[in-house]
Amino acid sequence: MNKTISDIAQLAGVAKSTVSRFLNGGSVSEDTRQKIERIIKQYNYVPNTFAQSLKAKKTSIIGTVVPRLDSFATSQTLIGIDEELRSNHYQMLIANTSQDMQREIDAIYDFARQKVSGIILLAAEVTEAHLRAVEEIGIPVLLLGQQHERLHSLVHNDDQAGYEMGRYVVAKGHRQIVYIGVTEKDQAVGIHRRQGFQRAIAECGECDVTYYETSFKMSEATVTAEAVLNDNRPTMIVGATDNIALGVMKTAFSNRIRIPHELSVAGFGGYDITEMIHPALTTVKYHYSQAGKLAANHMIRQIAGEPVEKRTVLDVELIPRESVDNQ
Amino acid sequence: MNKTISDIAQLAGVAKSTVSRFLNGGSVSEDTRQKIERIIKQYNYVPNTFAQSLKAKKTSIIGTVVPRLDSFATSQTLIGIDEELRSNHYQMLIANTSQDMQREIDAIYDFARQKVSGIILLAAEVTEAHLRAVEEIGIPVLLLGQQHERLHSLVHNDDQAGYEMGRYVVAKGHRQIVYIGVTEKDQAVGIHRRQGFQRAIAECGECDVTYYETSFKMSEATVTAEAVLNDNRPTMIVGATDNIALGVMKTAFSNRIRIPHELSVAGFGGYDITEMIHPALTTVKYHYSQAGKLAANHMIRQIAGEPVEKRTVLDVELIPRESVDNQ
DNA sequence: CTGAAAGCGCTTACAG
DNA sequence: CTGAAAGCGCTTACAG
Repeated sequence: MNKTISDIAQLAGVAKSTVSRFLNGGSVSEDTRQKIERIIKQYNYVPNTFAQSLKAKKTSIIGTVVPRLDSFATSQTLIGIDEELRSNHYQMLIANTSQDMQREIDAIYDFARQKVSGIILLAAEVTEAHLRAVEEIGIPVLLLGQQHERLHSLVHNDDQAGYEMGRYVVAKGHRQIVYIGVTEKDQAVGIHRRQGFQRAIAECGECDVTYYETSFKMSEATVTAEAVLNDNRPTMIVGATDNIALGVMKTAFSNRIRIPHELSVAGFGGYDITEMIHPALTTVKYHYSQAGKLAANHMIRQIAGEPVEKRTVLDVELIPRESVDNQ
Repeated sequence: MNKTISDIAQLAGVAKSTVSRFLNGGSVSEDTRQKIERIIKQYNYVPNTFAQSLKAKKTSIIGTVVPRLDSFATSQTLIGIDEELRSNHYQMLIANTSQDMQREIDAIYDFARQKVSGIILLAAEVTEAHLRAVEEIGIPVLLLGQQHERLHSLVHNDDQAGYEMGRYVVAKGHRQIVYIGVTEKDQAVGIHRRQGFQRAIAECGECDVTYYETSFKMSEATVTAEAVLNDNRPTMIVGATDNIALGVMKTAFSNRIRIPHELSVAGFGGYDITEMIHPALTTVKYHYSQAGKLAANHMIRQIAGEPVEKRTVLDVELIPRESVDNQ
């Protein structure tokens, strides 16, 4: 049913190598061009991808490894990657690892075996196993959201994010502050974001911050927040992500603590939902979809053999809203 | 660098057809099995997917067409599909169409060209062009979230969802009601969900409902809600999705209308966020990830030639929370 | 500009 | 149980 290049060649009365040349933009005479074009149109011929890949030993596919699918950050990033890839005739293949690091490693090898042209890796943590995989496969890999000296990477300016938030909180007059962070294994969020914040606090002099650690889940954040409010009576709680901040708000509500009058709350991310809720959440906006686009763009350029910055940093943007009050 | 089946055959001292047979579970003598196994282990041999697919003319890939990536429903559904597929050694390929119908059609043909074994289609609207594409490609297609007599489908019980919500609203004493729905082109949400609701209202006798239409975007829902509150002073607004309900809440907050005391609000979907906000949103929970799993399961069975129900309906579940008050 | 031939890495009858 | 051969649908030097 599906025509092959031989069929087309025969129908057009030329050799299949000629058809192939035509297909790949090689030079053919005006005359044969027309003949071939007509037949291809007529039979709606499309080349078999496998046969092409088998010869070429590569594909127009970029693999993307994501830790989870149900997160605002991931969705937006994927949308950006997909758009940029699509407009450059690349395809995006997604491997979801459900936060399972072994699956992350497996995904890298799987992609290699499928001969993807490049891999964009959204990993929370970069281990030796990751590095080894990347080296073994010999395919361009771009780390997105984290950085590592041995890898090409594109990151959001987490230090700036933390710092701006810190400055803002201090300027609003808060002195008793709680910062609910995440594991240091996630360097971007767990370390850089927090360190930026700490730097601003250090400049304050009279500010007092207590640090807690929780996971990325809203539900766990509510539990941590409960503990915080038992220990402590801060005027301000900063969550290392919007989800954490949302969890804090939830806990405040259930304890009848009014936001922002009795407690100010802020987060990081700039998720859409943060401006829909009441009070609207003060946050630092990350440009996820732009990051995705840029990542795809770098990857394409790298594949084409063009020089690409080893490390790119994207600016972030503080968005003051209703959830932080003057103190 | 990468070994081929010929290399392995040579190293093991057998013919490549023997290696192939071994690889595909054909019978080989204990002796050769050991030899081959050793070499494969030693060189970490993995068969080339393209060569396999070129011969087999098919793959272990299921294509999934989604209208958007940044929606709770889509994410959860994809997670379900992915899990089920993975545990059956299938891979999921995602095509995001950004709500562009032409891209939906294109995606179907693209998938066919890549010889996916099946396609799971999450479309809001099924047109003649969709049906034609499905017939032309001759690959199993499963419609998820919508139904159509000419296609295999798996749907949530939208009628039940609407009906239960209607009953609940009536039972809570509401008589002046606004229902903000979506286009009828989306039969599941635009028609069935609303009709279930209408049925419950009709049983009420003394209830008055005004219908409005908006899009799936939260931001547009806020605008529609603004219009609603200008026209009308309902005691209850039901949004056809949680996002719409969230938009309504946003508008109520900005107009200093207290929920639920002055206005009750409810939605459909059961998004995670609905229980984090304050007041927590009354909604009907849809089992998206289970739907994804089931869809993948049906697809796999259909590919295996097993008989599969033409149409499957998943139950939904009303979750009363704080956003609806007695009237 | 054009065509015959070899080859990409696998699988599948077919003999033995 | 095992192997030689043909073929899947393309591309790529190489001649002409």
